[in-house]
Amino acid sequence: MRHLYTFKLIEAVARAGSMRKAAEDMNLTGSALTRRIQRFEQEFGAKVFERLPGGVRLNPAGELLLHHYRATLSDLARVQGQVADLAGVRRGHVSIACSQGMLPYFLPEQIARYRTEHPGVTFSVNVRDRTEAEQELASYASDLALVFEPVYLVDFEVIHVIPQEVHVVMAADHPLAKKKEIRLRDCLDTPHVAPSAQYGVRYLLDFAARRSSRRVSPVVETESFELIRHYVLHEKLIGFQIPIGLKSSEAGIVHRPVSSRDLSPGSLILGQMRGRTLPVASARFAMQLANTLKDYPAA
Amino acid sequence: MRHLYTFKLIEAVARAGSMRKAAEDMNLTGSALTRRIQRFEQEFGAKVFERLPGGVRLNPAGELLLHHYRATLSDLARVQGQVADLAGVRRGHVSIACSQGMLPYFLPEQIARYRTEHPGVTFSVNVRDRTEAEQELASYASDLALVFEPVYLVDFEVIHVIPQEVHVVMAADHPLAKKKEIRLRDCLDTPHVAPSAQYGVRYLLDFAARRSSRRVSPVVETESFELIRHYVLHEKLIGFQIPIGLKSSEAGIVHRPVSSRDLSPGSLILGQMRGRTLPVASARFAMQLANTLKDYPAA
DNA sequence: AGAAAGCGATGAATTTTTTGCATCGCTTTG
DNA sequence: CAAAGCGATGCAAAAAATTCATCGCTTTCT
Repeated sequence: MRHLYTFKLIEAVARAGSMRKAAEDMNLTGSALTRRIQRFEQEFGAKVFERLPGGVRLNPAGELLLHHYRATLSDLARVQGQVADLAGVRRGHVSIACSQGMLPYFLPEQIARYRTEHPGVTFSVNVRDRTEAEQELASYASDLALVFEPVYLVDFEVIHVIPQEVHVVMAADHPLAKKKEIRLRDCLDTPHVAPSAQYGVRYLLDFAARRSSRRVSPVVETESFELIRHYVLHEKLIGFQIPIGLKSSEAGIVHRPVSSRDLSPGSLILGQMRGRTLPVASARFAMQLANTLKDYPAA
Repeated sequence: MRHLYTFKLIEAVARAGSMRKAAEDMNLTGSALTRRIQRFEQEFGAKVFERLPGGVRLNPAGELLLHHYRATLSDLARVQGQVADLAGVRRGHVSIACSQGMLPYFLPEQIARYRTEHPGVTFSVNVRDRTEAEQELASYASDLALVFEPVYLVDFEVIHVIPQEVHVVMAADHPLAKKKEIRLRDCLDTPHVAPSAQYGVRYLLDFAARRSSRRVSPVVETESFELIRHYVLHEKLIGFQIPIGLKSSEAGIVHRPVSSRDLSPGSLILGQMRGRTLPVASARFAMQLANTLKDYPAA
């Protein structure tokens, strides 16, 4: 929308850290950009950027302003969505930040299901760890977040929660696969692959291990759950994942819960930014997710 | 702010019901206005006005858009307030919708107190009955509402509540003035002046009277509490008001509570629009009001 | 019934605003 | 100590918004 062009420029300048660079990014001259921003600052009644030797940086007023811009943009998108809805068109866009566990099975299925009903709706899916996901909401970069064990932040409003036990993932012929559930000490005694520290699964493991004066000491430590899932096929060891990221039928791989005596379930949380009115499409998708999760096997 | 000019024009057109009239109001040609709105509608992706023979009217999309504009405007004002705050200037504007009872003593005192600390802050005070006050918040026309016995609506968020008993107002030499408190039946047996039906005081009176199969039958029925307060000096009868609108020392006038056996206290409520972040000045003023009310004689 | 007035829309001309170019003064970097 | 990069600014060119003069239409007054 053209009336927000100046804000868009301001955002570009903030990102580039320099007016000339931003100008190039936005396909205009440094001169034009400088003036636009000067004019705006005059009208706004306060400087938006600190002028440093070598570039510019948002000052606190600018931060506030940028936040206003993002909120405005988001609200406008919501209005446009509702208007399209009025016209019976049903289009829109849903952006979602999620943990890796949602990628292989859960989200593809959910998105596909939503899109059969509303083919006009497009999606963007961003993988973010539990800290990043919350910032993502706060900056209006994503409408929804679906994360395991988020670090509760002020701006996070919970839409739905389900418990998820940590599961052990291994090759079907692994000795531990015979058991129904697996004790934590057995996990720690067996060679294992574990996600790195920023992930909720690892956080729960570390916490539980510390309780029994043990330590998680992975053979391979990785940021990729996909790697974990595939690695257990190549070496006789175990990995960890939550059930929503697993399928019973995946070839050669089985998973068993870690005994709840050793490890209490974590929370998989669907949330949005506190107080925000979501665009129609996102709100509906959130409702679908909440409904699906409600009946989800706690497994 | 210039980037919202088109919205301002749209609002003017919606108000005037005609592009040419709105154009005159805003000091430009009908032609220019028509074009601006056409351009905007094209960019927005939907018509904003219904074209009728003899003028235009907002369509549902337009209503939504106008609401977005008002929300944006309000948020921008908040940002500007915060920025001014950053600069140590402390200016801003507080708009408040209130019941009549706040006008004679309470609000003047509160506003004056606030302005001694922050002389840069300006106020607008609108008198609204309890139904109107809530609409006023929803359309961003006022930041705060201070009303007696509001008809709870969805968008109303309570900041603070205090109970207020209904008091009888009369000349100092009225026979009933000798009592500490006054029974409802004595009120109804005496000639009385009462506020009209839309007011909370009357609502409570009607409700209580009905309980004892009596009726409020005023000699004078009025929308003005000021008239009530002054009328009791001219004829030997009684009026009603809540204590916040009264002073013990007003010349020739006394007030006594209606017995709480007959009439339970009503609620005086300070509120804002649900979920909205108020501008700094309004938020602070609301805090001052809440603090004052907290220690207010329930009397 | 017919004329007048009011409405929104549009083409062409004009005014205003925005942008680009050239260049300044300044600071950092190699 | 020169080169490169930064934001700011005067002036000319380009783009956008506004006005003026009309059109076609509907309602209202005579």
